[in-house]
Amino acid sequence: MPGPARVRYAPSPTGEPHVGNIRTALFNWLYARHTGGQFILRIEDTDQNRIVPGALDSILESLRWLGLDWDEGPEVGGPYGPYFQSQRLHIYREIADRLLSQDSVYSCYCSPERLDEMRKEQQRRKEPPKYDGQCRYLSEAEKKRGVGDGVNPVVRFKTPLEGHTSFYDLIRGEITVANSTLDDFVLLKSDGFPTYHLANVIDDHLMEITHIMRADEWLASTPRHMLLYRALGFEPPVMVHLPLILGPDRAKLSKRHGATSLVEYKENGFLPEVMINFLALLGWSFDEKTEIFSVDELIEHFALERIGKTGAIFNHEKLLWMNGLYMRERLTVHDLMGRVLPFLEQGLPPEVPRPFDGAYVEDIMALLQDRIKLLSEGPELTEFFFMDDLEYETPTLLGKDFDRERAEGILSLVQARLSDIEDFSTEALEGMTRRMAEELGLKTGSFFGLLRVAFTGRTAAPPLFETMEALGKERCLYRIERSIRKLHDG
RNA sequence: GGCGCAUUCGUCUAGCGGCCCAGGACGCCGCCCUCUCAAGGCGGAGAUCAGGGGUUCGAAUCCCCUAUGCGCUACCA
Repeated sequence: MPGPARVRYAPSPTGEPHVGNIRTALFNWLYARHTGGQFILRIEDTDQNRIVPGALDSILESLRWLGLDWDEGPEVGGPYGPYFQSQRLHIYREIADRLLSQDSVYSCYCSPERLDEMRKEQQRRKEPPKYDGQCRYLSEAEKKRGVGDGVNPVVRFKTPLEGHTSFYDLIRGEITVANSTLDDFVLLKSDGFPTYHLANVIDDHLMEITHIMRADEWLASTPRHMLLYRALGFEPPVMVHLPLILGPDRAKLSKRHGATSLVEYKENGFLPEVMINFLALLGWSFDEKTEIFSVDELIEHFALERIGKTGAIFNHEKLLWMNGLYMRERLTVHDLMGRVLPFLEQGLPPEVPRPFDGAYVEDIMALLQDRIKLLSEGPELTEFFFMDDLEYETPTLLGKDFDRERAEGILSLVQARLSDIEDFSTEALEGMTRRMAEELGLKTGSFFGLLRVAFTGRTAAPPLFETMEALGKERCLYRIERSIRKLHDG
């Protein structure tokens, strides 16, 4: 087993985290737990313009919902803090000064307008858009003038003009780019905040991160980071670039693709352990057949070597299947009830009295377990258990096999027999009704169908006798009485 | 445009030179079970392993080229 790793999840608080971000968090967390290392949460709030109020909360909430606990970071602190980059500005400033004194960087006074124009011109000429390095060669006098104009400069890195930069990525292997394809990227913005490149390299080093596990979209900027590590004299961590999660159009998954925020999955009634299981399988696999894993099993088996390299489309159908599977095979009836209850509170009509009868709800859950795929389906699937007066049309009750008179006669007989029996168990009920079917010369299909509508108001419901037992004698008699009246009164 | 990365059933994937005329899962279709709906069981269709060249006795697996897709190319991360 590999030694204890220090890994980090470093989101920026720009919105609700989507499944792609969270998959990255999950892989980092799994690796930390697998190796007995630390999982660090660092907030990359270096772009003042893009910070969204509440985003931090939804990040923390998402992680907590999944049970991805962090060893260092917001709320828990840690020996390498602060864990908000906006509180580490002095560190970046100091290191930038050091780079300045060793002539690795320079101040750039170019206006956004000039840069913009330059890029447009380059694009027009079909050239790669790159900073042209104008300020790299400023004389002392020109620098003074730049300062004198009151322009707040940015600090740019002096990318070597020649040579190549290589690094080894655990997933991709050796990667080499010519330095000439890189430009003098910005390290410190004019507002004094660092860019991702600077802050990341510094923090990962200072926080003693051993493995950088991040999405593949960062692969292209990694050579810049390697240049920085070298200039700073830092040893770079192990690089692990994770395959992207794609939308149905094979483009990088984004809000554009609809429900992608983890919070939405929670609200839609997915189980957190299902999200973990499913997300783990997006880009990672264990063997040729196993795909249902408990969190502990994932921690035990998770290995960097088994991370794939191709982007994966998020398959909602399979997620839904897995959610149903967990509910019927991995949850006890009692556990299921605990999960569904909040959705019932919220979704059942207001006329259903609260609080619900716990024993009754648990009986219902047993019948729901094989049928529910989303917790949010709870109210719709069980509503008829809670409503005294069912709403259904007479033709629904009659179906294809009965006319009013016949149905009324049958139901009256059932009513009479039902009020007589003591034992209201599934078995007794079934025995009784089957005997009746024979007695009346009815096919069980049509007879039970009639009763089903009378008791549930629906043509599709859980098994009839279990349903009757759960409802109990009193409710059943009330419902059958109503169905008879309905036929009688028209 | 430049640079980088990738390419196995519709989708997620297994496969790291012979066990593969390619295995599993979701979805789809059929049958069985059955009081409806589910669940479950069984079976089926579905991938000339992007295409073309090599290397090798032998390639999905190694090498080269092409095509396609994606990512990056900001004082965003």
